[in-house]
Amino acid sequence: MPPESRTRSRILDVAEDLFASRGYKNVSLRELTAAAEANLASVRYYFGSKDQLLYAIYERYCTPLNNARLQRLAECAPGDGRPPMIEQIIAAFLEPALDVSVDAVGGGARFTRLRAVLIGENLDFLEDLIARNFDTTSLTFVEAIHKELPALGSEEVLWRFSFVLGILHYMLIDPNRIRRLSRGRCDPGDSRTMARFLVPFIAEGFRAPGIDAPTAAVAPRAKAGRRTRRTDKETAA
Amino acid sequence: MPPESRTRSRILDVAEDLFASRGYKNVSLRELTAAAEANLASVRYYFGSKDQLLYAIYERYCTPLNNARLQRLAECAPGDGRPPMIEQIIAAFLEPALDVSVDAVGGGARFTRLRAVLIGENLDFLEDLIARNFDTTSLTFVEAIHKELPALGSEEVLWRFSFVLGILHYMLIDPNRIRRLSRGRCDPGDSRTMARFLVPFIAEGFRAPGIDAPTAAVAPRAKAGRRTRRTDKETAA
DNA sequence: ATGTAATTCAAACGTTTGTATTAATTGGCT
DNA sequence: AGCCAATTAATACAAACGTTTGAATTACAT
Repeated sequence: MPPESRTRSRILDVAEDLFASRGYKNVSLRELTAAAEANLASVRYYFGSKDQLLYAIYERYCTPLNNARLQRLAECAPGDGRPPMIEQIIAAFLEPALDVSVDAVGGGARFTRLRAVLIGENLDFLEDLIARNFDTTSLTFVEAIHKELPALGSEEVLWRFSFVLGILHYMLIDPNRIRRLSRGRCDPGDSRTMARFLVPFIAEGFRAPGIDAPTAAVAPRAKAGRRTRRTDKETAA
Repeated sequence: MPPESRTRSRILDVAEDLFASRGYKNVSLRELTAAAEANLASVRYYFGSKDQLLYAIYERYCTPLNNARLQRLAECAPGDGRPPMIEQIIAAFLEPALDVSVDAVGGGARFTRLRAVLIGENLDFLEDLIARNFDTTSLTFVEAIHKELPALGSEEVLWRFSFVLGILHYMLIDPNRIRRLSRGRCDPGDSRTMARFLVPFIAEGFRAPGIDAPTAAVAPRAKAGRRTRRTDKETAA
């Protein structure tokens, strides 16, 4: 398996692009190699099989993304001029993914969309890969969030974090959907624009009282004066 | 094209099940008809083609779902014993979808998951169908939410509503993912359980101040302030 | 019972798929 | 030049795909 080659990386780029836009099984190796101006057999030569090609694509950007997220998380700190910690943590998780997918600059522009598409395909040989490379760093963020919102049950934090994954997933599958849904009124713009809409919504959602509302619902957050009243209403519903 | 038949509805059920769990292109008609204990040619006989079979599946539950949503929306009203309007509206949108997908009771248990999977497949002949049957009722909900949160820009409401679509989409693709991600600590349970976690998070997210914060946003929002927190909601309700 | 329509069935069609094999070509070394 | 390894190209292959066909079977009128 030769490690470096011009056509190898061309195949990698094209495959990433095609798989991301139309899924894995829906893209044939003939179409793929034709688009990459490579021979049909070159996939086998460089990667061994179509499956292993997908493996190579996946791992090309998965670890860099996770590293970027963890570095951003490490830079989070409370301070006077800065946003609240929750906002910082959420941004640390979202923006690396948005940067690489919404902004069409880097070579990995379509990778995060690829992962989003693959999730829906239920490819048996990918379940482990996604779980391993993804959920470990996710749990790090879950813990960071929970430390900021100790009044929340850990179960509730996990639920809400999975909601965040859902939002991100949906945005990455098709960043332009918001434009169609809004009949052109909303523009996804660049990753900064998207994050500016995402972060306040998510951060405020995290600050909602938990359904198992521990009695300390008054303490951790100032300005939450009427929160207890709303809580009884909700548990009643 | 015969309208009614025992095998026809069996094909419809099995196809809905298989497409939902593994996507459209990944399921062959041979496997499908075998599982439905029908002949290979029966798909052509009853539906014309594989594509038209998917059409039939899609429309079998799309309009009932939208009708249930709109009816629930019509039942929303402010009142002393009831949750705030935003919570009611969010629940009116989410629960019909969760009912039919998470609870494995009705025949359409897997339909909403099917739609979620199909979105990632970029099937050219489905783009219009999804847009037509789905976005119209969505916009009705957007307007209802905006009426409750008039301080928010309409652009911001649309953004946040698309976040809701993302969360729902993600939950429906694989309701059990939360169990794996949480290493077994979270249980999706039934649709009511899920909605109890979803609604507070989303409702509170909607109440976050907009980034274009029209009222009382004197200073630039370096701290992502929540000055106007929920005053808007109280004046509206 | 008989005839007609509705339905099911087995078999095959032509394509396209991923994979495999073998030959042609290229790019450095000595 | 000549040679060897790396790479690309061309072709073949079996399997699986959606589709089509026409006969066999069933259901149901009269």
